[in-house]
Amino acid sequence: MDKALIAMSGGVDSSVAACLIKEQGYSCIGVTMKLFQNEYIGESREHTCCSLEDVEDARSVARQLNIPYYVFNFSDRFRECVIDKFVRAYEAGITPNPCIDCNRYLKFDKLFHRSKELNCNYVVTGHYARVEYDETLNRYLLKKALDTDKDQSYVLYAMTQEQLSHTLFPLGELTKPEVRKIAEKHSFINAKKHDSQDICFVTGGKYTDFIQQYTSKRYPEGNFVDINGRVLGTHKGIIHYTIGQRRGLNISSTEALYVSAIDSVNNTVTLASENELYTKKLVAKDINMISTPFLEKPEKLKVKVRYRQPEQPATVEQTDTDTLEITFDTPQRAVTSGQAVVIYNGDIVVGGGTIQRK
RNA sequence: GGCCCGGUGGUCAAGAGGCCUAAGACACCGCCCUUUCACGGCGGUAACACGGGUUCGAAUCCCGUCCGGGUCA
Repeated sequence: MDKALIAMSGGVDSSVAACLIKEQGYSCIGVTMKLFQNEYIGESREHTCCSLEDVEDARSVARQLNIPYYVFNFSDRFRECVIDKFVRAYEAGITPNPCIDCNRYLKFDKLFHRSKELNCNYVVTGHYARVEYDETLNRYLLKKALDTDKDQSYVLYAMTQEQLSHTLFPLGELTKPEVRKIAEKHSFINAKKHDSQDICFVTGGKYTDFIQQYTSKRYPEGNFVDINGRVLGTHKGIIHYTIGQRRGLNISSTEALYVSAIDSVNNTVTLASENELYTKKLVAKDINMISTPFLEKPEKLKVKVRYRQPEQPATVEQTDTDTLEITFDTPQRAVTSGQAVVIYNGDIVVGGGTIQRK
C-alpha cells in the first residue's frame, strides 16, 4: 500500500486533503510543521501559523480520520530559509514572497526528506493545483487547479521533477465550496474556519513591526522623491514599501502617487503617477523549469508577475541555465524585484523565477 | 510702522448673497478582495480664522482683531 505523509496546517483545505487521501486507500500520516516560535517576538497570538490552536485542529482531524499524527519542529530551517531571507529582502529594497520559499524549502524539501525517512511515497498538501505525468515529454507537469479562481500553482513553480513525482494535490480538481462541504459532512472542527491570509508568521498584519522586533534594528527615515529627484516628503524606512504601492505614503498631490522605485543605497523611495509604473521587459534569475528542462527558443506564452494577477501574453526567452528574459506584449504595471514570475502554457506551468532589479 | 493682497476639511481647491445642513481631488480610516507584499472595489471621518455689523437671508458684502505673504520709508 502506498504511504502518504500529509502536511496538515490545521486549516480546512489540508484536512480535506487528508480525508480524501485516506479514502483513496493510502496509508496516511498526518503532520504539522512547527515553523515558528511565537516567542521570538514575545507573542503567542492565535492567528499565526502553527499556533497551538492550529495544531489542536489538525490533531482533531487526524484523530477523526484515525491516522497517526505528529508535529515536526522545523523552526530552525524556517527561520533560515524563510524569515531571514524575507528580512534581508526588505532591507535591500526588494519585495519577497515568503509563501513561495516556505513551499520550496519547507513543505517540498525539509518535509519531503522527512517523508522519505518515514518510508512515505508521497507528500500531500491542500494546495489547489494538479500534478500530471506526461509520457511524451517524460516529465511531471504542474498544472493549474480546475477551480482557476483558487488556483495556487503560482506559489509552487519552484517544484522539481523529483518533488512533483512524489506529491499529491487532492484538491486540484475541487472548488473551495466543495471542499467546505466535505469538511462539514465530516464535521471537521475547522469546517468553518476562515481561510488563512497574510504572512503566517506575522501577527496583527504589520510585517514591518515584525521585522523591527525580529532584528531589533531601526530603519531610518529617508526622502520620497519624484522622478526628477525633487524631494516630496519623508518616508518611514525603506522596508515599508513595495513597487506600485499607493497607501500609506501620506503624500498629498494633485493625483494619486505610487511607489515607482526603491533605492536602498541612498535610502530614497521614488513616487510617480500611475502611468509611470509600466514596464515592458524583465529579467528573472534563480529559475526553475518544469514542463521543459530548457526553453530552446523564445516562445509566446502567458506570464504572471504577482500572485492573483491575471496572466499576460509575453515572449519568454531562456538565455542561460538560470536566466529568463521576458518581454510583454503590453507594458505591465508594477513589476517588482523579489516577486516571482511564473510562466504558463495554458494550464501548464512552464517554469518561473525571481524578478531581478532593472 | 504705512500701504496692498490673502485666510474654506490633514493637503490642494470649487464657491463669487438664497441652488451650501459647502463640490471635487489627494491624504487618512474602515470593510471587501487575498496563503506574500501590493493593486483594486465599496464606504467613512473631516472645513467656511475670530468678533461685530448689513440683509428676510452671508463662506460669499462692510468694519475690527489675529495670522500669513508682498511692498514702501
